[in-house]
Amino acid sequence: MYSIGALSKLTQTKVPTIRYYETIELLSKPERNRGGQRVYDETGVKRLKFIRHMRALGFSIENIRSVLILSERPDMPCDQAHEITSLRLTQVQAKIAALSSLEQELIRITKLSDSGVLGTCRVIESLGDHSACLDAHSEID
Amino acid sequence: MYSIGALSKLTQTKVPTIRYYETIELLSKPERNRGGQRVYDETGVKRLKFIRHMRALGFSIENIRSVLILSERPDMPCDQAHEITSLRLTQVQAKIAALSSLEQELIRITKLSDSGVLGTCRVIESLGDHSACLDAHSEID
DNA sequence: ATAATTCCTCTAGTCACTAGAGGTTCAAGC
DNA sequence: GCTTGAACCTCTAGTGACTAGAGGAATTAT
Repeated sequence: MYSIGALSKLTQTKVPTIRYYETIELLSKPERNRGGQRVYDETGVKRLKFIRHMRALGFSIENIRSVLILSERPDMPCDQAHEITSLRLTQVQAKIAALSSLEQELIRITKLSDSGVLGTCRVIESLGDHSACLDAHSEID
Repeated sequence: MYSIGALSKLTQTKVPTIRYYETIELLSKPERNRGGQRVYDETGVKRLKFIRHMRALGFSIENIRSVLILSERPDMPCDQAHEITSLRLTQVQAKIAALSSLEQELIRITKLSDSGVLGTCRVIESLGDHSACLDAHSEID
């Protein structure tokens, strides 16, 4: 049996986040002790670890909700879980590509002042000049 | 002279976003016509393009605000702009690294069902099992 | 018994927008 | 000049995934 603080430490999740997951019904309401404080068991720990791992993989809360519902069904329809996962993989790969092009441009921009050009600030100039980009990086982060 | 809609098209920025930038004072208040509608000139276009490019590079509004203030000073302190830029580069590179490790794990997980294991769903199992990860990917997106 | 820590609920704030309601102004065609 | 429809206006509230703070009750340690 764990208090919310103990669960927090076990799962590296901040206490308010655990309560937040409860309000959005991602975690079910735990038992309470006589004083009204939350008490968790192993099932709760497991479920929160699951959620946190999926969040660390960048899945949205709604994705996690879907997978949790799937995982509770006795027949476990793996196809759908696989679909969600490979969709996420595609997203991640797209993001890596976007960030890499962004990285290239930032390298180009930072080099402007490394080369020690005196006088006018080429960094600021370059930050405003999208036409100098090789790529149409539009995605943010 | 441009209406807000014309500016929107020129800069690929949604109209409410332009008005939002005005309320947070990232854009200065433009002139108005007799009817009270916003009218922009070339300076406004240039400034918004600057902002959008920096946003596309993933800089925060506060970063952009700093750089805009720097760029308006006659002496243009390039050092600070360079610092902001290389800090961002470091962030981007860290994010690429995190996403790459994440990509590896997602590939591993999706392969579980590609290999056609029957019965229990290994995808769901694996999504919940952080201990199977080679890396401590904690960053999200 | 007292003090420190942890817990409780509730509300509001974060970031960078985005959406909608309800109304006004403008440009084009007749 | 009149009508229609698009584009404009302000204002408020919603998004996602938390995070922070107020004000108070319960638990744990000394």
